[in-house]
Amino acid sequence: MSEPTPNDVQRELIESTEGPYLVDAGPGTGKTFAVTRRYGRIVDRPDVEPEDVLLATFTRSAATEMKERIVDHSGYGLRELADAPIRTFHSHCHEILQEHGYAAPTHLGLDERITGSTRILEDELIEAERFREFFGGFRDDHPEHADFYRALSAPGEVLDLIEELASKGIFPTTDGWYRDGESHLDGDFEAFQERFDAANQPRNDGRKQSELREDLSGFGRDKAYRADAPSKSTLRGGRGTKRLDDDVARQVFYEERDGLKAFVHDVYVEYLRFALRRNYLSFSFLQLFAFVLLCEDERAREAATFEYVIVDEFQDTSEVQFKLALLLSGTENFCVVGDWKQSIYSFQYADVDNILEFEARLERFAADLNADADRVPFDSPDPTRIELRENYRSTESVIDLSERAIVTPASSGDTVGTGLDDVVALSSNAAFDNTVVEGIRHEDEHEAVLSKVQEIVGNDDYAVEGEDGEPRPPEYGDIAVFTRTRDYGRELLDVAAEYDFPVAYDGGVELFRTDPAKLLLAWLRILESDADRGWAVVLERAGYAFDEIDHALETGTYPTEPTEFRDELRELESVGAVARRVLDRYGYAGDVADVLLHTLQSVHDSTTATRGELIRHIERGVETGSTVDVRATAGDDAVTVQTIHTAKGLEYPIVVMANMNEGRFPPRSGGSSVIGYRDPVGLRQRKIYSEEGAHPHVYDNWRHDVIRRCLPREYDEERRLLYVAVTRAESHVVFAAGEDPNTFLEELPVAVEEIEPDVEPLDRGEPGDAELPFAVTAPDGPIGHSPHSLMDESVFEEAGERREAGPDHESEPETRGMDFGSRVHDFAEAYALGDDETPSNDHERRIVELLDGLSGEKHVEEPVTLPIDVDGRRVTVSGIVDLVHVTADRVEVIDYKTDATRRAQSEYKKQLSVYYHVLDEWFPEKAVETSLFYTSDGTREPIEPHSIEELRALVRSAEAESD
DNA sequence: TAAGACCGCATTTTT
DNA sequence: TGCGGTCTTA
Repeated sequence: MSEPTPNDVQRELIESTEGPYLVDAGPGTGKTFAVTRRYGRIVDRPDVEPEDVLLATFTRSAATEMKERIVDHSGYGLRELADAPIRTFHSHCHEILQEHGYAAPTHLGLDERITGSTRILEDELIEAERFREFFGGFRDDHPEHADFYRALSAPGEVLDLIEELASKGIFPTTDGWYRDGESHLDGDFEAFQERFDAANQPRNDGRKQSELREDLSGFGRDKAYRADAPSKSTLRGGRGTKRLDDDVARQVFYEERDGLKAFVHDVYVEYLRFALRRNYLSFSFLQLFAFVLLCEDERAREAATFEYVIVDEFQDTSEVQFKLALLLSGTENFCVVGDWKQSIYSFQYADVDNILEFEARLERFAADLNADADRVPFDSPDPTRIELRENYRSTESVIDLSERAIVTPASSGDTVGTGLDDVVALSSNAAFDNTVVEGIRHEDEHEAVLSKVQEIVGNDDYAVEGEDGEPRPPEYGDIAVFTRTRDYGRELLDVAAEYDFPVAYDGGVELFRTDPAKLLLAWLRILESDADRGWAVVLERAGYAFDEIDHALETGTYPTEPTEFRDELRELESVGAVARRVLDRYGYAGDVADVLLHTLQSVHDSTTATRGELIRHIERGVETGSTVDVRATAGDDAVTVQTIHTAKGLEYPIVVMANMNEGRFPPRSGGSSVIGYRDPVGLRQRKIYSEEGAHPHVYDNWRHDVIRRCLPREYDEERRLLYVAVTRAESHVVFAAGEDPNTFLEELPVAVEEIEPDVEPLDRGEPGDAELPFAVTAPDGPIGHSPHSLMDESVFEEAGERREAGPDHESEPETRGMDFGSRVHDFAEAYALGDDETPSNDHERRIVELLDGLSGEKHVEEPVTLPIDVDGRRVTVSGIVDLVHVTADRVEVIDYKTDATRRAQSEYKKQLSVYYHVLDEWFPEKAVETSLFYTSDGTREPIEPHSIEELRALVRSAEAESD
C-alpha cells in the first residue's frame, strides 16, 4: 500500500515538534506513519542530526520497522541511520552504560564496576539459575534472616520481587534505599484507607453487607493463622453486621515490617553485587544503573540527553522507563505515543497509568527528579494532547464492536472502570462495510473453527478488500485465528493437521513438549541404551497395548520393524540425520519440525554435544517449558494461528477469536508469591513464621488476607486483550466457543449460533501419519487394540469408558470416564518423560511395573482412609498422602494431610500418626519410618507417632467438634 | 441475605 | 494450594 498523505491530525503531530505531546493513537490510525514522518521532518532540518533525536521503542522489531520506514521518507539512508538512537529502552540503557557507566554502581555505594566486558544476561532461565546459586550462598552468609527463608517456597519469588521493585525505580544502596525508595516500601496509609473504605461500604441502602465483608466470608478457610489473629466473627462482627469496623484498616496496615524490609534490602543489594562480580547485568539492572547514573552524574546526563525524545508504544512502558525518558530529555520536546486500550503487558511491568495519568505523572516525576538538583527541564509541563481519530484499517462495524468490547464486563460482578467517554472514538474510512460479526459454538470447537474457515474461504458473503480496493472472495491467508493461550493454538494445529488443513503457527512454542520432540527423545534414549522409557513411548505410539509392551520390555525382545529402524538409525553419523529420519518416519513436517531440527542441529554443532548431552538438553527443555519462536512462513496461503500478544501490531482481513469459553485469566495477583509489593500498601509479607516453639512453622498472614481484598480486581487487562484482538480485523470477526461462552461473548452484540462442524479433509499431498502395522504376541492377550499413544488422550478416555462398563471396576470408585482417562494419561506421560510419580490405581501400577522400577521421592495425591474402632464403632479418618520416599527396603511418608489438617496444617502429630498406620497398611513388607519435613530448608525431624489409643482420642474429639 | 460445602480451575511474552 | 463460582442450607 502506498503511503497516504497525512490527515489534519497526523499533520499536526508531524509538524508540532516543539514541547511536550501526548498522542492517543488508536489502532489503525497510522501511528507509525505519522511518527516516522515526524522523525524525518526533525532530522531533515539542517541544524539537527539523527544523534539529537531519541526514538525509543519497546521491541527490537518495532525499532527496525521504524528505521526502515524513516529511511523511505527522509534524506537519510539506512547506513547513515545505522547508529542512530532508534532503539529499545534496554539497548539504549546498554549504550549509556557502555559509554559512561563505569562507576555507576558507586552511586549506590557498591565498589564494583561496569566494564566493557560486562555481559547482558538475556536468558531468564540462566538468570534464575544464577539467582538460585546466589541465594544459596546468601542464606549461608545471612543466618539473621532465617525467619524469612522459612516463609519462601522458592528463591524465584525473591527475584520476581527484586525485578518488580527495579521496574518501579525502587533501588537499594549499601546502607539504605536510593532516594525516596523506602517511603514506597512503607506504603501510604491514606491511600489504603480510601480503598478500604470504598470496599467497606454497605450496599442496597445498608441492607446488604459491604463487598469487603462478603469477600472475607472465606476468611481463614484453608488457612492457618497465628493465635494473635482475630477470629472470623471478631473480624466481621456477628450475623447481620453490614461492614467491618473502621479500625480494621489501621490494624491491618500497621504491622512490624522492619525485618522484612531489611531482608529484602540485603538480598537486593547483595544480588546486585553478585551480578557485578560475575560480570553480568540482567535487563532490569541495565535500567537500574542507567537511571542511577543519569540521576547522579551530571556530566553523564548532559552527554546523554537529546534535543528531541519520542517514545513509541508508551502504554507498554514501566515506571522506571518513563523516568528514564525524562532524564534523557534535554528539552521539553518530549513526545509520547500510545493507546491505553492496547496495554496488555502488565506482567512485563508495563504500567498503564503512565499513559492514563500522563499529565499528573509527568508533573510528579519531574518534580521528584528535580527535588534536590536541576535534572529535567519540565518546570510546569503542559503537554498538548493529540488524538488520532481516523482509522485506516477497519470498517465502521468492526470499530463499533471493538468499542463495545473495551467496556464489556469480563465476568458477572465485574465493574468497568472506564466508560465510552474515555475512549477516543474512531471513524472508519474503509471503502465498503459488508462486515460480518458472528459467534459460533460447538463442543468440538477446533473442528467448528476449521469448518467455519472453510465456509469463509471463497465465499462472497465474506468478501474482503482487494489490492484494487474492490471486494474479492477471501483466501486462507486472509484469516487469523487468535487465542489467549499457546496451548489452545497447539491443539488447533494438531486438529488441523489431521485434515491436512493449511494453518501456520506464529509465535513461541514450547518446542520440547511437542509430540515430535517427545518421540525424538524416545528414539535417542533407545539409541543410547535401549531404555525402557524410550521403547515404551515408541511402542505405545505404534499401537501396542500395555500388556504387549509389558512383555516386550520384560523380555527385551522388541518387534522386528522398529528394531530394524533402530539399527538403521545407529548407522547415521549426525544427530541431525537421526532427527530427520525420526521425524520422517512419523510424517512430521512443517514449521515445528523444521524448528526442532534446526534447534537440535545448532546445539549439536556449537557444542559438539554427545547424544547423552542432547538427551539431557531435551529433558531440560521439557522440564522448563522453554519456548522457541516459530514464524509463519510468509507467502503460503494458510490461516495464521497466534496468541493475541503476538498479534499486536498486525492486521488481518478476517479474525477468528477462538476459545471464548468460560474461565478467564485470574486477576493479576501475587500468585504463589509470598513477599509482594503493591503500590498503596507497600512491601508486604503474605506468610509469616511463628517465632516460638520447637517446630518453627509458617502461617498465613491474616492482615494480608484482609488487605488484598481491599485492592481493586484487575479485569481491565482482559478487556484490553479482547480489544487488541478485535481491532486487528479489517472486515470480519468471528467468535468461537466450545461448551460455555464466556461473559464477554454473552455481553457483546453478537448472535452465537450453534453449528455442526463438518471439516472437509484436504489432500495436499504431504505425508500423513505413518501407520506401522506390526504385531507381537502378548502373554495374556491385549487389553485393547485401538491405536493409542502416550500423547493421545482419546485412548485413555476409551480405556476409562471400558473400565467403567467392565465387570471389575467396583474396587476403584473414583474411576470415571474422561477424568480417569486423563489421569492415567498424565501419569504415563509424566512417567515416561522422567518425572517421579507413584501409581494410585491398578492401571498406573501396571504402567510403572512395565516401565521399570523406580526409587526415590514421589509426589502422589492418593486419598486414603484409615478405619479405626472407637467405642465399638468403626470410624474412618481420611486424608491425602502427598509425598512418599521409597527405597528398596524402606518407605517413608513425608507429607500427609488429613481432611481436618488441610484446614489447619499445624497438626503435625495427628498427621504423622495417621500416616504411620497407613504406611503399614500399604507396605506391609517394608520397614516404615515417619519423619517431619519442613519445606523451607529440607531438614527432617523424627517425631514420635501417636499410639493407636491416642489416635482414637483424636478421632473422638474430631467427631465431637464436627457435631 | 448470609454462610457453608463443594467443585473445578489455575496466562500471556519481551528486553 | 487457594480461589471464585455455584449450589445447598440456615
